[in-house]
This record gives sequence, structure tokens and C-alpha cells, in this order.
Amino acid sequence: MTSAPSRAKANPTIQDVARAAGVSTATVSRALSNPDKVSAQTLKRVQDAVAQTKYVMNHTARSLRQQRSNSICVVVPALLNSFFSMIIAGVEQVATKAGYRLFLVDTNLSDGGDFHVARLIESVPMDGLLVIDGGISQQDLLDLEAAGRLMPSVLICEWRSDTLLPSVTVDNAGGASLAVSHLARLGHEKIGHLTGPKGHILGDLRVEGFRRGLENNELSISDQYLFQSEFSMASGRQAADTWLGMKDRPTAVFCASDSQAFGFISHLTASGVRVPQDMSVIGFDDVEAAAYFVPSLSTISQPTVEMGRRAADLLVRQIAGEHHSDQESVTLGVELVVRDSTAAPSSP
Amino acid sequence: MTSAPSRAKANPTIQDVARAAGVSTATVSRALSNPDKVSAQTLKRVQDAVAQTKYVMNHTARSLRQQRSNSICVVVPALLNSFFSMIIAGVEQVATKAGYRLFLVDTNLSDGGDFHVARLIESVPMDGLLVIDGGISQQDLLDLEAAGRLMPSVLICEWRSDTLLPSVTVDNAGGASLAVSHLARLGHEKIGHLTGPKGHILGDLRVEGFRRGLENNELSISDQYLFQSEFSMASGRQAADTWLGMKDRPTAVFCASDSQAFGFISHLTASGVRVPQDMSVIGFDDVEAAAYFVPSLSTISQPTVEMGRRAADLLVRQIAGEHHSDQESVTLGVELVVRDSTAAPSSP
DNA sequence: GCGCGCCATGTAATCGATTACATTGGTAGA
DNA sequence: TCTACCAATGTAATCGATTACATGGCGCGC
Repeated sequence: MTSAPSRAKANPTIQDVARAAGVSTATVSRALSNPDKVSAQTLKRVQDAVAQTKYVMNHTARSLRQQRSNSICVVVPALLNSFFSMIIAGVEQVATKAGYRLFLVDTNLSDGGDFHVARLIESVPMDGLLVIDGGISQQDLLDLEAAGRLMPSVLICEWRSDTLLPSVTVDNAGGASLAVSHLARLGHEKIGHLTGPKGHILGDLRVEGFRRGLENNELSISDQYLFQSEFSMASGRQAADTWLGMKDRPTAVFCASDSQAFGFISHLTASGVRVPQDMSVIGFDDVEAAAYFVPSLSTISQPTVEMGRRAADLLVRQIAGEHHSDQESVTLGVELVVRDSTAAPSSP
Repeated sequence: MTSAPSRAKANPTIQDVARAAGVSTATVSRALSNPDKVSAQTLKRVQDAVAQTKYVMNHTARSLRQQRSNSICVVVPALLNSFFSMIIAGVEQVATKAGYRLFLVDTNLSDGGDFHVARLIESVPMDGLLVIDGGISQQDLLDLEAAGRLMPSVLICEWRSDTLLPSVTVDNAGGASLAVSHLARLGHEKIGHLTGPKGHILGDLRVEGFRRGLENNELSISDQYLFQSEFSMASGRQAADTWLGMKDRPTAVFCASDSQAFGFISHLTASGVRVPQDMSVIGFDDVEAAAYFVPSLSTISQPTVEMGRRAADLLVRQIAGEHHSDQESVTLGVELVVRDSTAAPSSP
């Protein structure tokens, strides 16, 4: 190793600081992380020495010794969805304040869709895990638990009920029901639903809420009004094609996500169907673009930032060793936001 | 420390594996990371021992010893922008293949807008840095360089020209000029521009390209057609207000970002101005939603994924110690995408 | 005046993997 | 047959901070 290419030069270590301050490494360490354990005098000398040597701590060494990394990992299905970004913003606020670094993993990006937590955990030592949305298979988590390798974890967004982990969720079924009631109040009787992906817990719960909403409003349920779909815009556009091909069309649809609603409306408009005059559409999530879409989108708003905050809080407490019991799971409420994509059905 | 709460139990170490296999720790280490350095026989025994003990490597220890973390940090201004997410997807493909883990940092999320690379670098030991967009101040980078603390780095998206670091950019000015020419070809003579934020390099370059485009088409430049703006939807909506209040309005605008275009069109439509019949709008970026907006948005498309790939490639090579000279900076081309938000001006 | 205990600090073990250097046995070339 | 070298493996130092334990000095109570 002769003349290395322009590389950061070797960092000063705690040894250098100790020498400069004329104290032992133990004292430096204490001065830095437990200032009240050293005398005011020594503290000052150490601080000066730190400034002089331009010392910065080596977190790797600290992690190794302390057997903890001071960082938590957030697993997300799709960073590009602003809904998740908002949650992360909330997580960030709390985690940073508690002294944790954040590690983001996008299951969509990684492994070309074949994502396994196990591999993640093997590769990165983390103090805690925060899983957003059903991106990780329940089975993976159970396997880890069985292997005794599961670190403190909190789940955000709905999850299968039999899980052992604390979670932060919103009232998905309730939100769906709200959406349906809104449409019913406007006078719609033939209401359809663009579902989430098959087997996805969030989708399932919203279907359930959709059904309940219809019942509450004494409307009949027709399975042909269930459009098997996914959360994406492309999927919403596809559903629009199906809708256009139907003989007996619903006059309003509740979409399991805003993205779907965008795709759906987009294709309808391009085909000459006017929203909301000819057709009402309501979404779920209230992403930023919902307010700017044409027409602006009626939707169900979730307290995203708050969800992130609560989850991070649960996780930090769990890492600190506070007992986590079932009561630690949290469910937050949702809100109906009425904009321009819903209206009374046109009289035929 | 007596009965800890349900926590992952102590992981097996390389020592345990060595014992189980009846070899030394050095041999285990070699078997795991340099399989050709041990005999086939020993290799097998070690592998069996690994399986038996359920050993997983402790990356912290490895990082400490090797003085490298095998991870690179990506600094992004806003994860929720799908434009950046696409870039990251490209980065991910290359970085993972090269054996690096990805660390994402959102400067918007962190520090409430007061972000400093220095703090980041102090807190997380990384082998390389990938900075997307002008989110980090040039000064910060220069300071680091001066302090000899700058790790191998690559910049994505345009940057002030005097920088010392390799970068991956697109032809921003060229793209802007393309957009203007498209509008001019349609017959527009009064063309406006929603600029990026003041002093932002990307915005500045697009303004420059806007001017060049007008010149190329022998159109006059009127400063009142420059709408001081930012990249956000909210900012686009605000610009629409300004536009509505003008006496002599442009008949077409080029927006420095798709988000702005959404906000602009949204407000126009709500005010009864039809796009593209009464007004043409073209954006820049080609985010996913551009194709789904109503009307679908004409825009300038950037090779986002490719940008990420190229940048990651440069970075990995730089970390490996290959000499990086100026020729290593890369500029990629952009493309005009014509959709439904632009049309010939209505004859008055 | 003596002893107990506490405060500030130092000494050295420790976290778990990598790797420089040492050792062994075997083989090819002279 | 002897030397030189190589391949395979072991021994122990190393990365840089934390922290258990040891030490010395000082104050307080009796």
C-alpha cells in the first residue's frame, strides 16, 4: 500500500485525543458519552483536545463493543409513494430525537421483488425493525422469531391478526365504509370497488369495509362490481377498461388507493366519460397529488405522519427494554375528505 | 442484567464455527470469504459447521477490522419524488451487485431542512457518497475536502461547474430548449416559463435553455413571462394565479418540473381555462403520474434509471481505487415526450 | 486519629472478524 | 538426496471504542 488514491486520511482515534489531553482513553470515552462522570476541568481539556485533533467517533468500533448499532431499519414497499414517505417523515422525527440513525430499505428495489427479511437482517446489524405495509411475509417474521433472531420490531399498517408484534394501524375497514356512505348519501345505488391486490391485508380490510358500508346503507352487493385490481395507476387504468366494457355499470366507485383512482379517472376522461358528472370516484390515502388532480380527488385521509411517530415511539421503547404487551398496538382514525371527484348521480 | 425481555439471543461467532469444524478461526474466515484458499475437504467441513451452528457474520466486526463498511450512502432531497426514486432504483441495481449496502438519507426529512453532510459523515461510516441534486451545499463538500474527510463521491444531476467531483448529469439546458421548440413548432409565440427555485442550479440551467430555445426560434424574450417559482405543486398553483391576473398572457408555458405543471394545470382548470385548448403546458422529468394526469402531460423525459446506474458504477470504481479524472463525468441525453397538454394556440 | 466510602481516573480485557506472520508437510527440480 | 518453494493451516496481533475492575486521594463521622 504505497500512494493510495485520494482517500480520506486515517482518522484520529480516541488514543490521539487522550494523548493530546494528557489523560487516559477511558477518561476521554467517559467525557464524551458521560460528561458528568468526569471533573469539569478534565472535561474541558478533553473537549479542547477533541477540537484540536478534529476527532470524530468511530461508530463501528462503538457498535462492536456495545453490541448495538444505534440504528433502526425501516422496510418500505415503495419509497416513491408519497404516502409512505410521509410515514417515514414521522418516524424520522422521533427516531432522530432518540439518537437512532435510520436505514431505509425498499423491498421493491431490492432483490427484484424476491425480498427476504432474513437476508436483510443477516447483512445489517440493527437494533430494531420497522416494517411498513405487508411488504414482508408474515412467515418470514415467524421464522425469525422461531430462530430467536427477531430483533425488536413494530409493524405499520394493517397486519394479519395473529401476529405477535406490536403495530400501528388505521381503521381501514372504517375508512372504506365512510367512503361508501359518502357515495350513498349522494344518492348512488350502484357502487363499485377497485380492490387492492389479491391477498393483501390492506386490500382485504377495505373490501370488508366496502361490504359493511353497503349493508349499512341497505344497498345490495353485486360481486361483478368488485374490480380485482392493484394499488397502482396502471391497474386503475385497466379497471377503467373493464368498466367501459360493462353493460350495467356502477355510477360510482371506491378505489382502494389514490393511485388507482388517478389511473381510473385518467382513462375514463380520455374515453369521454366525465368525472364527477357521469361517474363518481373516491380514493383512499390522500396523497399530495390528490388535491391537485383534475378533478381534485375525494378520498379518505390517513394520519400518516402521526402513524410514523407512534410507531417509532413504540419501537424505541421496545428497544429500551420496556415490556411490550398487546395493549401496545395502536389504531388511529381516518377522515373523509370531500373534493370534486364525487357528485350526485346524473338522472338517467 | 438478569432476565432481559424477549431479545435475540447471542449469535454464534466464528469461534463457535471453528470449534464445531475442528479448525482454526482463520481457516473459517478464509473458507467464508476466500473459498479457494482452503482445501475442498476443509471447505465442506466449515460449511457444515456453519449450517449446524446457524452462524451469520457480524458485519460490524468485519467493518472495524477491514476499515470499510461495504455500504454507500445516497443523499436525496425528497424521496417522495418518483423522479429520485427511479434514480435510486438504478443505483440499487449496480451497488447491490457490487456487494454494497445502500443507506438512504433524505435531506428534507433530516434536521428540519438544516442539513449538513459533515454531520452525516461523522455519524455514519460509509465507503462512498452519492449525492442527488443540489441538496447539499457545495461549500459543505469543499470544507470536507479541505479537512481531508471527503470519501469517494459522485454527484447526480447538475452541479456547479467548478466542482472537483465526478458527476452524472443530463442535458438540462438542451431539454429546456427542446420543450420550447416543441411549443414554437405548434405555433406559439408568447411562451412563458415557470422557473425552479432561485439559485438552484437545475433551475438556472433550464432557464438558460429556455432562453436559448426562444432565440433559436427567433422569438423575443420577455422577462415578465418568467414566473419565479419552485419545483412543487403548490408553487405551480401559485404561478397559475399570477398568470390569471396578467393582461397579456403567454399562450404556453414550459414548467421546470412536472410537479409544477400539475399544480399549474390544476388551478387553471378549476378556473375554467382549458388545457390544451386555451393554454399549452409542458413539464420536465416525466414522472410516472405525467402519463396519467388529465390531460396527460407533455414533458421532457430523463433516463433516470440509467443515471443511477452510471453514477453507482463511477462510485464503485472510485472506491476500488481506480483513478478518477475529469473525463469520468457523464452527461446523458433527454427526450421530448408529446402528450395531450400541448396543442396549437387557439386562433383569437 | 482511624476507617469507610465515594469520586475521579487509570489499566487492561473485551466485542468478532481479518490477516500478517509462522509453521508444517509435500513436491518438483537439480 | 537436498534445496526451494508452495499450499494449507494455525497463532496471535489488530481495528477503536467501551467498561469492569483497580487504585489513589479526600472528606466525613465517630
